[in-house]
Amino acid sequence: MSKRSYNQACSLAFAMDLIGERWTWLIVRGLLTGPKRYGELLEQLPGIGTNLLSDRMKTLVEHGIAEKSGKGRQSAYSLTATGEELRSITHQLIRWGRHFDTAEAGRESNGNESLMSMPEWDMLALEAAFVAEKADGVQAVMQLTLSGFTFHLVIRNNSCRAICGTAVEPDVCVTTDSATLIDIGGKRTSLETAEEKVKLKIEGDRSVFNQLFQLFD
Amino acid sequence: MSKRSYNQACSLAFAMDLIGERWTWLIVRGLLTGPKRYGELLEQLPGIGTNLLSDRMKTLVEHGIAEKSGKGRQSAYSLTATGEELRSITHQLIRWGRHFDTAEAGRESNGNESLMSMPEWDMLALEAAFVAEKADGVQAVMQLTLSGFTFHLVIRNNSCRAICGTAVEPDVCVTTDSATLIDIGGKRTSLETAEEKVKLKIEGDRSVFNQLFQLFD
DNA sequence: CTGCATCCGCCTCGATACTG
DNA sequence: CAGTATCGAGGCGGATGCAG
Repeated sequence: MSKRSYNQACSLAFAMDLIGERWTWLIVRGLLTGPKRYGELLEQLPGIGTNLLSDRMKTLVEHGIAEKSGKGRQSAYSLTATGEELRSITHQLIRWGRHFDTAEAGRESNGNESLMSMPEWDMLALEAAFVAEKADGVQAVMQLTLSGFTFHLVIRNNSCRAICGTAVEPDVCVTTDSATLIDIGGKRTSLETAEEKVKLKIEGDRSVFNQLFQLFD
Repeated sequence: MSKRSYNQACSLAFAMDLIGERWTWLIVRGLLTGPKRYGELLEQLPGIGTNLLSDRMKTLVEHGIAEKSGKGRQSAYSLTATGEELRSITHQLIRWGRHFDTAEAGRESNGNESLMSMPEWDMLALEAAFVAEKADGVQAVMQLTLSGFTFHLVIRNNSCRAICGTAVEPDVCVTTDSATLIDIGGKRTSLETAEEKVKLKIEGDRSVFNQLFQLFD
């Protein structure tokens, strides 16, 4: 009954009252890659209770962070303008979180761990890794297929936006998997090595790819 | 024994595993205004259990976000470089949280609520409200005293940093209280009205104050 | 079949008491 | 002052049930 609140006259406390609860920011992560149905959100949140997701969605809608599009069977949740404002903050938090993924990857290689992984999370990781300052005048569309999941990056006006599904006219298409992408991003594998091992395939304008590749870190 | 983790190969999940737990980001908020002793942190976190603060500090230290300076009686916690990286993110989150403080203020005016308030939180709120783009060439120090608590803002190089204690050579000194400051920031009270009601006092270079006042929103 | 509501065991949290 | 120990209450996680 009683929502647990910090009860502090502080904007940070207000923010944490809403998105600081367990799972909530990861729900927002799901919505940042496009509108999602209830069940689709569940898939991205292994371990969450169905009642908890329901509760969280209620408070997100109630506070104008998310909204329901359809009414009946085809209903889906999407972010409001206020919710969308969390995108850049989330990008920075993802960049900050990278301080720790090497440690976690180490834990993983210790063999005691099987972290779940989803291509949609890489969409946001790529948005976060995009360095806007390097992209002056660059305008291109790159389509990615990770472990069978396809999306594309739209790069223009010094911004990068990842969108689910295939692109209409991609300049270049890349096929690989999450692990390889992360290894390349973490400089543990070179692009060339990945291609040799047939872990990564590039189709389309290769020069565009090389240019775009430089825009991420 | 078992830390509750999302167990996801996602940098956002890594971040939330660390600072997404209850109270943790507010602990960081405390450290963002300077090193703090254990008891000082407790004061800023009404309702937290002492064991919980202890646990949180352990994980923050363990993951290189905070560190202990002294050993015995005079020990204090401060942020590491990794922890300090949360400053700008926290600023943005504070700005985002302002979407909701009007609603909460409304709840407050409904009379059913007494939100706790601390001047140190206003320090960060001011840092967050600072608009770097407006501050080209501005270099000044403004000392604030809110309800008896004194700190000062150092503005230079398009940045604003709030520091506890009195300033050495402040250009202007302001004396007021949190509520008045927030009302002025929220445009509910004008500067002139506040001065007339003797809720706010300005000493020193008034033109500097007027200039600096424009840098915040 | 999707979108939840209900129920229950468990673990975290919050408060108090206690120790170096 | 800086934590540790303990314990009741409640949010969380998982399974199940039900309605549109």
